Amino acid sequence: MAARRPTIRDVARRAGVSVTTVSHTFTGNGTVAPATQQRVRSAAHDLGYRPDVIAQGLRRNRLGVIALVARQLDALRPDLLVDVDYFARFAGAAAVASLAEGLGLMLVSDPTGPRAAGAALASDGFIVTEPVTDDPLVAMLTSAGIPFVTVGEVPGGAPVDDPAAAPLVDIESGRLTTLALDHLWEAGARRIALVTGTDRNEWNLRTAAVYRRWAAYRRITPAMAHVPEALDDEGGRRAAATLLDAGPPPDGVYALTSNHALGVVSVLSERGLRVPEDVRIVAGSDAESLRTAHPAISSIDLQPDELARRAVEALVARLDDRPAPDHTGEPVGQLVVRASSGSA
Amino acid sequence: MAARRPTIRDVARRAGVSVTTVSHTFTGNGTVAPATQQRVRSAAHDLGYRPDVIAQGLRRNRLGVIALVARQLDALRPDLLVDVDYFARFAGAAAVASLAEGLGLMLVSDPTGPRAAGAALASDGFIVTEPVTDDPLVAMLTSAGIPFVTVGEVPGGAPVDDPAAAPLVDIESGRLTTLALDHLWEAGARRIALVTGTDRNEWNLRTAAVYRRWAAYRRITPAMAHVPEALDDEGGRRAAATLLDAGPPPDGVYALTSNHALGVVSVLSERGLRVPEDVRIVAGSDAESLRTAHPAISSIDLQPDELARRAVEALVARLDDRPAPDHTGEPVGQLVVRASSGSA
DNA sequence: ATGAAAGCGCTAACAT
DNA sequence: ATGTTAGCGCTTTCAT
Repeated sequence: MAARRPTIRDVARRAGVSVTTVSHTFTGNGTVAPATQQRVRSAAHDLGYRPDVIAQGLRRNRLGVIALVARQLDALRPDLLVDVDYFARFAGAAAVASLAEGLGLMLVSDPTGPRAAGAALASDGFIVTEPVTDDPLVAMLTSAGIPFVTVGEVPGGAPVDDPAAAPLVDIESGRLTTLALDHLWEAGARRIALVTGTDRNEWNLRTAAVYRRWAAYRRITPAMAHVPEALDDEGGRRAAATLLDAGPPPDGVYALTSNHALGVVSVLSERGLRVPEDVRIVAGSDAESLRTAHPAISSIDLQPDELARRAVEALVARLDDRPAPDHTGEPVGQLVVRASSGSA
Repeated sequence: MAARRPTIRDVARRAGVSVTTVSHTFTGNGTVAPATQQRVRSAAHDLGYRPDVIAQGLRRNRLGVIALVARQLDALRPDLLVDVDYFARFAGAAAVASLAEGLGLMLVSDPTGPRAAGAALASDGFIVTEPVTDDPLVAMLTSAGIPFVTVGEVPGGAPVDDPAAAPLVDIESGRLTTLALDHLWEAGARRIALVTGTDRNEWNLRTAAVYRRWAAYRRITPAMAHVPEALDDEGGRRAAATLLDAGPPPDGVYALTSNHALGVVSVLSERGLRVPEDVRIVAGSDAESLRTAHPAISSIDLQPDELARRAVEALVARLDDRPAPDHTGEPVGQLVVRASSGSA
């Protein structure tokens, strides 16, 4: 059935021109008379011709595909996808933004491993969301000279000599941490604890650092618990237990992962502490489940859609050798106040 | 900086063999003496050589990428991503499964449109989740002879002459609908209403059909409300209002979309109806937010991970011209009973 | 304004 | 077991 796809040569023959002319009318290179263009286009249309992206890719050394490496995507336990909302919104928006640029968006777990899918490496560029300390992927991309953009900075990364070499979408952990903590403070909390995940990414590390400084500034005693992201609510439960057993109960908790926040809330209520009357809670990442929880839980909405759009935009700029657009002064990420920290 | 990538020729020269030998050692075609293989491999290693996937693709007419078309991905409003949990779990698992097969997974909204990203069409095959009535994409793929797999059947599609031509991952709407309705019935509900979305896909259409038959069989009066998926909880609220205003209040509701179920619950409680005492609820799609809702809401877990794995498996089989594996007798999708329909 | 021809990096006949 | 060579479909000098 599937008759061989028409090639550029078929079109040329049918239009009575050379392949060069066909190529030119489609790429916009060279100059071809409007009348000829018309002929070529209609010939192409009749034949149902579409330029072969792979052949183009071979010549131009550009495939038209960018890869998204999401650290939430664990190759070993895909069913354990952490932070579903963030991942979905980010991936969805990134796909749409890429498509709008005429690029495909490939989902990749981590091409560093031995079984790296060949196609993964064929991408024109990479978006790495939440790179971790000494990220091997970042090292690989850097040494291979493959363009990439990270969402959140590479913690402890050697200071980049050329900042333009590795554009970065700022996730503004510092500002957002302060935002969340100040909000808890203003709501009356004075013993504010922090619950983070254990991935060594900017979000966890910087938040902890800023929290310490903030605590010193406010003259409160810092209390932290770190639990693996993948433990979900159970992780939050453990963190809450740890905090409660460690000393006087906190009257405010900032839990970075949405599921941790949910776990914290359940332990609190089991122990007879009311939210928000006794303890105010803010989660560091927004999710559907927070909105519909009882009480609804306040959170930092990282606006993954916007982050994804910026990441694609920055990567495309880099691919085109243009400077990345500057978003200074356009903060991303916002506090969403819900019942868990609202006026009691 | 980026020195030109080494090519197969560089490796051949360095190993003192022909390009054919290099090609053969990597593809496994032909026969190459083990000793030679060794030489080739180490030469390749020294040079940091990786076969160029694009060039391979050009020759083999296979890129090593499959495309995922998710209907939840609306190009116009990516921030309005519907059914986040399903999308994320499906896409995540599909990506991991593809990668395991050495294939990349490209996210695509709908390559049918005019601004179709070229790369999208370059994929070796497509996975279409939840095709709709007379799906234009399915028509396009069929006529272009591009391999694809649908998750859920194409409603009202002309009966396919060759069933092997368009493999299908069965989402088992019939069985799951009966499962949910029987569960409500056994929990004591007798006026059971149905809330569906308005997308014209198998899930909505078949569920409604099975519901009607089931109602006839149980001799209850069917009561249905259809609201757009994208309206989220607000849609559920409208549906609930419609149902409550239409006659005697239902004592059981099966709401296909998780957010609709949440909306239904909130309207019920606003009107003084208790869940599950007065009305029992089951949602037709599982989500984090249902698990953590109060009361927690029962649901049909469609097991998107498993569906995705099967879809990839079927597509890969098709690409290799093997028959698709048969999963008859291995039901997918299960009822998760939570407080909203548990014993009162 | 148009065309001829040389590859892009690789694979697959077809020798040897 | 290894090598020669002709393309895959396209872009791109370089002529004309």
